[in-house]
Amino acid sequence: MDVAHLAGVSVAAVSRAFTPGASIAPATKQRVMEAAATLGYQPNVIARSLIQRRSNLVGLLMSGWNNFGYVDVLRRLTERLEAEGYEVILKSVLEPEQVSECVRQVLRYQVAAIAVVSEALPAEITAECTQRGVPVVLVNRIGTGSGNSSVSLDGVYLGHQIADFLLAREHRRIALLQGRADINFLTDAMNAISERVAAAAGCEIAARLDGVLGYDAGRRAINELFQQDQRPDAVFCTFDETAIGVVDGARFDLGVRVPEDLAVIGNSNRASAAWASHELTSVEYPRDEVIDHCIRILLARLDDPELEPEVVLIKPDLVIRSSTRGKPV
Amino acid sequence: MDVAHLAGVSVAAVSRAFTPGASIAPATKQRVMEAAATLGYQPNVIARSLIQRRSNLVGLLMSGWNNFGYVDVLRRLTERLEAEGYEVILKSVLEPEQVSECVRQVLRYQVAAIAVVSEALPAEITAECTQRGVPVVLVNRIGTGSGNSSVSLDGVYLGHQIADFLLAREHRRIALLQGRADINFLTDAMNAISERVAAAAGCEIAARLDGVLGYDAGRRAINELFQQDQRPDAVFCTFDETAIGVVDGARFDLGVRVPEDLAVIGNSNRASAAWASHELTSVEYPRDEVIDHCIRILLARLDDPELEPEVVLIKPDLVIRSSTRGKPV
DNA sequence: GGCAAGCCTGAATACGTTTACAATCATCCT
DNA sequence: AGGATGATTGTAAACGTATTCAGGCTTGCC
Repeated sequence: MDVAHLAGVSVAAVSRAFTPGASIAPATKQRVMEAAATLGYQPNVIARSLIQRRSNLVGLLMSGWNNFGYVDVLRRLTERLEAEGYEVILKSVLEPEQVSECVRQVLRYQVAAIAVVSEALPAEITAECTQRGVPVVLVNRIGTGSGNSSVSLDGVYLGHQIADFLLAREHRRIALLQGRADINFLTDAMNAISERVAAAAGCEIAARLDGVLGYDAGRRAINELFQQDQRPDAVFCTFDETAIGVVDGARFDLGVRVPEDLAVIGNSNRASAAWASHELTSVEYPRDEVIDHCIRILLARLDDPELEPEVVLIKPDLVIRSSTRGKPV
Repeated sequence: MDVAHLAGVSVAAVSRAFTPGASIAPATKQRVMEAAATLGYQPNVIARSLIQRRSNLVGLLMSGWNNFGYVDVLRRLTERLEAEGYEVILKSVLEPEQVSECVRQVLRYQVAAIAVVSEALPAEITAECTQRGVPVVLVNRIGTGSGNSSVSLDGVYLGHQIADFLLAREHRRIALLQGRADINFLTDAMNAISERVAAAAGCEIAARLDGVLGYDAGRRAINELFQQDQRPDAVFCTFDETAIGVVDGARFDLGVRVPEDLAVIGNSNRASAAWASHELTSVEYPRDEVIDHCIRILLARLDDPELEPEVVLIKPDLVIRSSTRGKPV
């Protein structure tokens, strides 16, 4: 190598100069560093990974980009991993069927670990990762029974929180607008709400729709519900944008007052939920906590590959604002 | 290698089996593939990169994550690069001073190209990339004179559009709220507005503030402007969130009507700008066009490293909604 | 049958590191 | 002085793949 030649040392010395804690004389190290600087040399991490049979890369598979404020999750996850000395290989998962192919792709880069946001993993892929000793963590998917670690929210708890909140305020006809059916903790939440509402005297689920995702969809949905005389007096949406669409639909299209005539609850507490124009009651999405668990789970398994999968369920809080009535009646 | 042994062939044959277009008999290829499948073998891209002296990785450096709807830029850029056979190595640039270090980090991975979103590059780093033949493209920074290709918006054009729009509607006291001073095309836009407004009889810039970024900041800013009797009759904000904060501040805190008493214009036309609650006039951020240019510039230079840097300036359109008065008077 | 022309294949080398091992050297102690 | 100790250093062998080269095989043609 040129640097070794210019510094008048062996390649091994160059390697040691760039390896923290290696046995090298300060003077030699400096000579190497100067030679490297004049030649614009950067160590080839690729070659290092090859011989160490493991890279400092972590595969990050993203799906459902626009949900839950995943930008922040992506950003923080990246920053935390960088702080731990890893680099992120980012992949966008377009279709659920592609997730296996994506995992295989990043495995080819000898990634040290894999994080999957908003997708589940087929069993055979989980097996391949396990066999190679590559730890995997799923975010916003529950890994129970799949052999994967996961960090998600407690859907049943969430459902009970919402049902109790609405029932305590004497709402009797509750509509549920779900965005994506494949986010299992949200389905859990929907079911939990349904059960508890059905058990309350005089209360019912006015409607339960799937595939209602985004502002326009929410606005359209509330219009349709009111046209069909299935008028609910409360709506829970699995995404804030949908909920805001519902509020605007009620106010601007139907002349229905929020929260007097219709209570609206969103989910994930995006920044826009706090805006004065909507003051949307929502469910806090504990991004920091989710990320902390992710990092902890991955690092622990990089340290000890034999650890069992860990399933974390976080209990989220309701953030109460004025799109719902103030006090329990 | 195990796979070669199981298939009863040489390692070279395995390599050829996984190299599209290589000279290998169909039967042999199939035997190799079957052996690979049973062993769960994936080719080691790291080793391939080593020998080919170039990886299929592209460094993607992100800054200002929450501005301009960069999520979509990040996502689409990733997807386009994947479609071209590249993988993305993502880095978060926390401070402008870190950008050099980030570039060096990704260079160690022998990246084929680098895209930098929302940061400029110091000259010496540009030189290092050029020397290595690694093409670079800056997004939302103008590369003129720096030796970098770049894709950005035409700030002067943008400024003139806005100034002309407001002046034609007889606004006379215009306030400018800038988020980050380091986005050079926005500074260009601000200057262009100032010039043109100053040149118009009876018109003036009522205020020009920097560091006003986000909903809360916008809401606070409009309150302060009105308290200090620097009342503007029109505000241009460099970010939609800020503009929405201004609208809400005007309506809910000051009782000022939008657009009758105060016209508000945002920038980058996020989804929330279209919501019925605000109907914010904004500047379209041409994401697809920006990304198309990025990809085109990088691919062209991967093909021919000798190409000169190219500076693209896109002229953005105004999206007119009801946070500004309808017709020119 | 003999020959040329292709197609496949394996052996060997290279890619830029890390690391075990051995060798060198200075230092210090007895 | 002589040996032991420890710090530094170089040598050489890996890591898993791509690729050149030469040789073996098949095929088709005269």
